[in-house]
Amino acid sequence: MNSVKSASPAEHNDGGAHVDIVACIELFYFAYRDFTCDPDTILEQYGFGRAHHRVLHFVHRNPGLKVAQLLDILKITKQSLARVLKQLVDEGFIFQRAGDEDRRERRLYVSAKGARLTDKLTQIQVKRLESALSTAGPGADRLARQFLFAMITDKDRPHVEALLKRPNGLVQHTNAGPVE
Amino acid sequence: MNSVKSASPAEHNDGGAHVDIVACIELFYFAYRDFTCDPDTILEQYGFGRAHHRVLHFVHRNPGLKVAQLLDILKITKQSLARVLKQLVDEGFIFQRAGDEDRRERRLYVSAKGARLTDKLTQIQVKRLESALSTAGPGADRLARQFLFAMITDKDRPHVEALLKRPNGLVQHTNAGPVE
DNA sequence: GTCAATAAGTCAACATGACTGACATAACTT
DNA sequence: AAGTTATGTCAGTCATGTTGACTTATTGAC
Repeated sequence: MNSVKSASPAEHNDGGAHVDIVACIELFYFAYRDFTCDPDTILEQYGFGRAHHRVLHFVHRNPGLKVAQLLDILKITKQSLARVLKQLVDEGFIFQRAGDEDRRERRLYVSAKGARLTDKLTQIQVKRLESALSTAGPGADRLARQFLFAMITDKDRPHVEALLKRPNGLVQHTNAGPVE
Repeated sequence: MNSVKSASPAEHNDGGAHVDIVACIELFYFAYRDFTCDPDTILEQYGFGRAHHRVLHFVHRNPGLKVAQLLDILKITKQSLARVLKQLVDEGFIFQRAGDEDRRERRLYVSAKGARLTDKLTQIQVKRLESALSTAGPGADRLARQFLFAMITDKDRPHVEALLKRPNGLVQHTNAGPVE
């Protein structure tokens, strides 16, 4: 891997772009596909899909998350969220509790059952990432984070940065109770 | 960015995984989402979606591609491909020509119109990638390729490597005619 | 030359996860 | 009391993936 040179110096049906960058486009596609396929296999056994995974993940990492905040993170509509969230609540993976300052809010928490599933999903993705990062060599983890962060649209970066910085800390009025 | 440390040394609802790796999981999700959103906007104007983009891209990069090969690259079913491919052919973005050694084959080529659209889509993604890679610092491009390549499932890597190595070269019996 | 295998296309039916727009309910704010 | 906000819900649509079965044209082997 790594050099992917070509006989003719510049372009191959790439509209003038450098071949290596075009390789990145394809690699990104294949990498993301394989990145998501491990969890998909597990979720299938629960009758869940990728959408459930995302909800479980962000609620797990940000206990007491408000529905509105989750919508903002996932950038989907209320209706899209409602379906998967209802399933997760009905089947006891996530529970809701009214905010104690504002009782209109439905703070979201994973149950012990939800935590177990999410951890399982996280671990399998961590495994792939760790293996990839160690293959890529020393310093790859720091550089990968920088690269991926820089791929995010400028105006969303502060938002994402805040989200990463405070697992547990996104919530303002921490009424984070015990997980079940 | 870049360090994303936490007060307590090890875990935050991550099932024991290191926080930085969990950050990578989220970054990968956000990065891929933004990576695909630029083309999506353009494709919308043509009444196309992401599926059309993939077909256009791989046909453009591998003129004379056989339908079976495309199915193998995309890992989707004949039926899923049929819908988008038919649209692309009907609207003159892609044309088919019977293989001259085996006339059962329908070799795929982008038309000039298809090439223009694909180049536009590629350029916008190249732009984002170049900017991200330069932000991430020197050597980022090589490391990003290595990292992304290592994220791909082992058994698929040779396949992907071959695909990257030969834009134009995937086809065995090169009867690659002029693009319209 | 006949026949099985292959490449591709097609039909019908279905699932998931996104979307829109409108409306309902409860609780907070003024 | 009235308006705003947070959430939930109803009804319908769309894109993209799935399965299984069947057709057609062509190739290659016997």
